[in-house]
Amino acid sequence: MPELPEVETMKETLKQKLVNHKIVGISVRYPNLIEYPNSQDFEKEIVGEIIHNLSRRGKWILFELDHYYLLSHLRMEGRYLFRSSNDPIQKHEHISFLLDNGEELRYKDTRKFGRMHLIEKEKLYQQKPLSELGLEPWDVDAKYLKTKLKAKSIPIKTSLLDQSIITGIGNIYANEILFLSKISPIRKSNNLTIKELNTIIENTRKVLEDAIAQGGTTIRSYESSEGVHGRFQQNLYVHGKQGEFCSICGTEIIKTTVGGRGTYYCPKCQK
DNA sequence: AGATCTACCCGCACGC
DNA sequence: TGCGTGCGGGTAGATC
Repeated sequence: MPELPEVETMKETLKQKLVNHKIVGISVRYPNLIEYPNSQDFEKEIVGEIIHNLSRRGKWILFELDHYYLLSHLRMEGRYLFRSSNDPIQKHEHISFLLDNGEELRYKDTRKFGRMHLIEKEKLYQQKPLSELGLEPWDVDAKYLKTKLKAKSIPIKTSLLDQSIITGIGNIYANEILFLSKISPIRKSNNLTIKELNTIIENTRKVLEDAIAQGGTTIRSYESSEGVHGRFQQNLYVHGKQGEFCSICGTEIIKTTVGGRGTYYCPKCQK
């Protein structure tokens, strides 16, 4: 389940192997993964493009090509693998990018939730999806958050997951950030003080930076593009721990639903 | 009109 | 063994 740290790790790994290589062929076996443009145009336009660089915005990986950016969102289970082009296509390998060195970059996604866009370079931030994104966690300050949240009566956890405010926080880390901040996930967004918002910002950076330093933390089947497994959920305090006891006060961790998402918290520590 | 909620896309894991 | 259900990021469309 890639969140920002896993995406960052994956991007860095891919960068080593892809920069300065040309895409000489492509096969899209599940067209619904291509969100924009239609998959025929996508295939036609991407062949012949050279990969100049890779970067990340929120949970999107950006492949900088000659005329376009290829944007890839892994959603729940997306990942990239390198195979020799004569290796048989295995289950859930939905897209193949044939490279000029004979290797094949394959996009694998068991649940087919991932999405790709091919965006003209000059329209990168004028067009969805990047036009909708808020700030990276490292660019956010309390004043910005206060402004964004002042008209929002929805739970703070829902706001943390809103990619148009801060981009890159997923459900696992939202639970962890609020635990470390000692703030209840169901507090109204517009009722938080500047001090509390600062605490949230600090903990957001801490949680994400720690996870990046570990090469990604995840619940299930993360592996980097070279097949290296991330360290598994070793630093989680509350996510997935209903029925276990708070490491600070010993109270039982509660699971509930907030904004349709599984939410875990300590009812005593988090006010 | 703007804020918020709901359904949808998917396949797997899990519990009965 | 089989069936039903929950999960979850982002967004389109419905509803408040």
